[in-house]
Amino acid sequence: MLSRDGLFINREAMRPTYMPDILPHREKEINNLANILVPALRNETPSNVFIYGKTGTGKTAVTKLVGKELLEKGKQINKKVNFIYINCEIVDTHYRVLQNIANHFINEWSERIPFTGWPTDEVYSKLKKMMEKEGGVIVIILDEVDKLKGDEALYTLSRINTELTGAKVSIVGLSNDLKYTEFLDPRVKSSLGEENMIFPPYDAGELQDILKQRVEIAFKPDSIDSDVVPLCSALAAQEHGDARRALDLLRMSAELAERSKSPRITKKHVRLAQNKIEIDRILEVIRTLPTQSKLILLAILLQEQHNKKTSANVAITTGEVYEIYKNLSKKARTDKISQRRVADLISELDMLGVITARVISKGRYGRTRDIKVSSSLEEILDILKEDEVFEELSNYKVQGQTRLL
DNA sequence: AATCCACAGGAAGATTAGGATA
DNA sequence: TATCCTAATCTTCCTGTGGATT
Repeated sequence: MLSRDGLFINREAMRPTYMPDILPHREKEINNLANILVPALRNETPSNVFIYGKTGTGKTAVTKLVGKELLEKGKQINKKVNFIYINCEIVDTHYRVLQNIANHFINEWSERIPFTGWPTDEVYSKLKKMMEKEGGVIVIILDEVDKLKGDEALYTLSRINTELTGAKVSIVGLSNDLKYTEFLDPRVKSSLGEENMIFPPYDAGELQDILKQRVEIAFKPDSIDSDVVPLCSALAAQEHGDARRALDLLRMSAELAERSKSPRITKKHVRLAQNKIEIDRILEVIRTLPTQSKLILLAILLQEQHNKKTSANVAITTGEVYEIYKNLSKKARTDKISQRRVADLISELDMLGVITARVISKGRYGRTRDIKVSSSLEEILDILKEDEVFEELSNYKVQGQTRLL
């Protein structure tokens, strides 16, 4: 496998973490943001900025790019600029945000702030001291701010300027939730919302340009059919114009092509990749399902398997599922849920795309849901078996079948 | 046209998890 | 650590209903 030459020159270029120097179709946004932040190079405090945009619209990439250039320029003209990037999905509490910022200024004279133990205001005053010592302008990027728990962190940061003399802080918040600020403390809202930017989703054409750029870096010349890039972009554009999706799709296609020893990436591989991504998504969803939902899903699977064996092509109904579910939960010794609730969970599974559940009427014989499993039984069963609750059930399968027979 | 099945799905109240607060 | 609070989950009880059968 190692010696076989593949299609890639630079696999990294297809990964979402890869940061190209040029971001197609984001020139306007880059300029805007640069304009807002450029006072930092004149030792003035830039306005705080809030940036909205769906996932994969380039928020993070644009901010990081502008930040990088800001740093470089600052070095050139000898102005002190700090640029701190924090992902609030990982660093999600008041304390940890302050701690993270403070640890950015670590050097020989300062002690590191432990990840737990100190009172929050202690960290805060330490942080202030560090900032005073550092001086200059400090730009703090808070990616995924909406994941932040509570708004004390934002409040603290927004008023930190009033307590600093030697340094200046400016905050850039990134969020994919347009309504996020509505729920914020009004004081925070007004101080952070000085400037607002909205990143629109990419359309198919723009996605194409992005993909083309990466294709040139990532793949050997002539290893990709000309209609592959348009197809990937079109598919991704249908789904919210997410550039990350488009890249994932293309990368997966390439990997599938490589695995099948094909010399070129073709439309066929894109279709396969799309399929695989969808299945992976569903399996991931199933893996993180709550136990009750898993039990219900298992009940559906067992019934479907049974139906297949007896080649009876009848619809699975809510009532049947509930009967099997009751038995399963008795075996697994989990507490059981009312039929009403099970009905809700079934429609939830439907919304997640794991099963399809259509409401049908069987006339005299009532109204129910027609339940089908959307992808392969075995793969789902394998995932379900990972749950420890199902160990109890490993032999139930047989009994369940016989009961049904 | 009337009937009636087997459940859908709404409303309201009870219970619970887990995070905030004292 | 105990207690309080809130949002999510779940139950109970309910009314509504598409269409095969009568």
